[in-house]
Parts: sequence; structure tokens; C-alpha cells
Amino acid sequence: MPQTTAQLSARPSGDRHCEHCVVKGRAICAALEPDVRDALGREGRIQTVPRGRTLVWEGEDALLVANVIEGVLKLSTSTSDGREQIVGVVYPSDFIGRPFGERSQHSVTALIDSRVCLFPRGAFDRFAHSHPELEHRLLERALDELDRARRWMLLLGRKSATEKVASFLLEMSSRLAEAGCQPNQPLDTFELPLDRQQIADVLGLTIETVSRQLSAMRASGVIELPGRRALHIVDRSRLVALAGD
Amino acid sequence: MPQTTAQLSARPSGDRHCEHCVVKGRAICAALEPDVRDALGREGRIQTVPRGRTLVWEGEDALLVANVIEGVLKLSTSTSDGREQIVGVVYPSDFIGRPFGERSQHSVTALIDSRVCLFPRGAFDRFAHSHPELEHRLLERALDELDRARRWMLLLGRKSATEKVASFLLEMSSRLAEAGCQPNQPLDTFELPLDRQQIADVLGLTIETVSRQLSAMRASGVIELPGRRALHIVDRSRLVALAGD
DNA sequence: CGACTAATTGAGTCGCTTCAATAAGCGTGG
DNA sequence: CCACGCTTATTGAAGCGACTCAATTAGTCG
Repeated sequence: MPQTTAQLSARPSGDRHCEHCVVKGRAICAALEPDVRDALGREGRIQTVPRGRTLVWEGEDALLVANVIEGVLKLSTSTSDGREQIVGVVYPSDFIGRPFGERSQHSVTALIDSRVCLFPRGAFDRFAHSHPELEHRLLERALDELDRARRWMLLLGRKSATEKVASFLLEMSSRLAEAGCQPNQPLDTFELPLDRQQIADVLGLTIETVSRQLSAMRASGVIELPGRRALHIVDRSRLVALAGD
Repeated sequence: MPQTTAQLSARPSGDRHCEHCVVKGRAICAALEPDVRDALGREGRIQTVPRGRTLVWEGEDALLVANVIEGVLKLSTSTSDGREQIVGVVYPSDFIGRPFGERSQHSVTALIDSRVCLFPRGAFDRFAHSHPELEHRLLERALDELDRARRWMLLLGRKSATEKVASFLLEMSSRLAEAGCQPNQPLDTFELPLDRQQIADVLGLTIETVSRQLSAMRASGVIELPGRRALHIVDRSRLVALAGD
């Protein structure tokens, strides 16, 4: 049974000043002068979100927005008969939620234990509306997300299982590296924040197909799988070739 | 051989005042006071785009943005070996282009003869940056497009061929109705602006599969296909059921 | 160490694709 | 106006990639 967010440990983010926030330089807040940023900060609260907990449900009223401080979360939608598609994965400094909209089109669920800086949507909307520099930053982010979503549509519609899995591993590697503040320095060894079923839900495949593709890549020496969620890229250039674009 | 946009008939949109523009109430310009809107209008020009002509190429510098006045255009990306995916279809009053970005991630090509109101990106960016109400409108549009793209990802990743084709016909019907200014009044008979190959490229299918699905729907009396590009929805509720969501 | 869950592997099936041939639209010119 | 030819769409047959169902193995945590 899903727990509501009300029971989560939460405290005004004012306690831990924005000044010390690890994502203050990369999140949308970076567009604001420190004093304005702190004013926004007082509208929000830091909240921990344990793995598996859902922050927002598909189709529900979109009552909140948030910045990701730590962790990884998925955005997902489902068909009425239960087929799921993960439509986005968000990392530290990313923005969650649908400002200026009534309903959320997708659920937001933590893939690993996470921390977010949470705002009531109404308060956030008002703040954004009176701070064009924040809206500008939101716009740039939305446009980037749109480009990313459209690139993913090419993968979903036109790529083979091998290409999908290879593309996924490369994307995961670079996004984790970015979020870990080592830009342009791709990570070759990391923990996958998703299990096999979730990888399948990102790629529009089944769990068995994902597993077979990973096994084949291991057999050919492109990757190693030291643990259930561990990944080591042995031959990046060959992985890039497998990604087929 | 592709023609460049330079040879197109073009004139300052100032000639035909924004005041008389058929999409002035629905395009992003609607956010602006008439005099401000006219100032923006003087930065742009009306341009006709015949069917098949490409306005922006994938990977090229994003030198222009535009409002669609009339017609239908596709946004598309391809893999290096030529597989194509249509990632968006735009209609009158929709916005084209990537403000505040260097490169376009996808091509923009007219599906039928179209007319757009074209702006050099630099001039548009400067104008937007100094008019928060315009940026707000752009933001709302970008967020709507993002929601739409993500719903489409569910279709691409998780739906069957039948569900894909049914969903496509319904989406086309309602988008054409909206663009034709009869909201909430779904169109049951219309011309498809896409040929079979393009429908396949939207849905991540082959031309033959699209054709077979349409034939099956015709055989079961759900639709009629009076001409190559003509469509008549006979039983909308059954079509909705086939769309599977 | 043992029990439980997650992942892998195998065998068989199905849906979509591929390749090939036919038919239907549609514009053109006689 | 109709015959012709070209393009686009439809239909058929065969193949294959991913899925389904089932059994086995490997991690992980108490």
C-alpha cells in the first residue's frame, strides 16, 4: 500500500540555508540573486523520499513541484491495463513537476533513496510569475527536456533491442557523471539506479530481452556485470558502435 | 535536391498586419499587447513553405524560429543509417524552433503547403528576453509539448500496431479540429496530411503494417478510406476502444 | 547459512517486418 | 474524356526479433 507524502520527515529548507545547498549552482535557483533565492527557499522544504515511494501520481492534481537534491527518480505513465513506460529519469539539480498546469500527466517515483526541495505548486507559480529570470531558466530546462524526450522517441520507435540497451547504458553513464559534478568525464563504473524491469520500462522491452542483451554484451567483453546493479564499461567505443547512432 | 529557404517568396509581415493574422488569438503572440505584438511582427516575415520543403535541418545551426499560420509540418530525426522517426507534428498557431539554443535537434518539413511567420532566432531571443509575458507563454507551450511527447513515448514503447494506428487517427482528428477553430468538435471526415510512410514514421512501424491495420479497420466498419489521403471515422467509440487507452 | 527476491537462461510462439507482386489513385496528354 | 504511365498503397508469403511461459541460477539480507 502506497504511503502518502505527509508522513515523510520534512523541515523548512530555511533551516539548512540554500547557501549550503549542493545543487544551488546547477538547479533553476541558480538564476536568482542569493537573497531572492533564499526567499524562494523559505517557501519550500527539504524532504527525503525513500526508494519506491511515489511523490506524484499520474492523473492526480499537480499540487507540488520540486528540485532534486540527491538521488534518482523516474517519471512514468501506464496504460489502463497496466503496461508501464518510463518517460523520464531525473537526477540531482533537475526540476520535477508541472508548473502552471492542473494535472500531472505522469507519476514521479524514487528509484533510490532521494532528497528533494519541495514547493507547493501555487506558491511556486506565483513566485515564478513575478521573477522572469526564474521563468527563463524553467523555459531553457523545459526545452532541453523536450529535446531529450524527442531523441528518446527515435530510440523507442526505430532502434533494435541491442541499440536500445547500449544507448541506455551510455546515457546513464553520462547523466550520472553530470549529476556527480564531473562533466565531460564519463563514468565507466557505476551502480544502476534501475533494476531490470525498470530498464525494460525505459526502453519499451521486456525484462528477459534486457537481460539477454546485457549477457550478450558481457559475453563479447564490452561490459562487466560485477553485481546485480553494478556495471563496468570495458570497451566504450564498442558500446557506442552498438548504440547505432 | 533540397532547395534553400532563401529562394522562397517572402515579405515583411508588417505588410499584412498582425492585426489581421488568423492565429493572432492562439499563437504565442496572444500574450502581447497589440502594439508590442506589432513590434515583434516587424522582426518577422510571412513565408510560404510548399509541401516537402525543409525549413530547418537536423544538426544545423538553429537560425530561425516561426509561428505556423497555415498548414501542417513535421519534426523528424534520423539514425545515421537512415531510419526516420517523426517526433512531432505542428499545426496552425503552433511554434517552431529552438529559442536560446545553438543547434536544432530535428528537421522541420512541410507535410502540406504551409505558411509560417518567420523570425531570425537572434532577434526573437532578444525580444523574448525583454518580454517576460512572451517567455511565459513559450514556457506553457514547451510544457504542453513535453507532456504530449511523453504520452507519445508510451505509445511508441508499449502499444501494439492496432493501438498505435487507432491512437494516431484520433489524435489527428482532434488536432485538426483544434487548429480549424472548432474545439471540442471532433472531425469525423478529413484529409490526412501524411502519407502512409509518414504515418509509419510517426508510429515506429512499417508502411505495410500501417496499411494492413487501416485495411482491417475498414473491413470491420470502424473507418472508411474514400481516397488515398481521405479518412472518415464511422464508429468513433470503437476506434477509441481500439486505441487501448 | 538459508530463504527470498531478482536475474538469467531456454524453448516455443507470435507480431511485425521483409521482400515481392498486384492494385489503386491521380495527373497528363492524346 | 478516357487511356496511359507513374507513384502510392495494398496484399501475400516467408522470416526473424522480441515476447511469453517456464525452469534454473545468482545475489542479497536477515
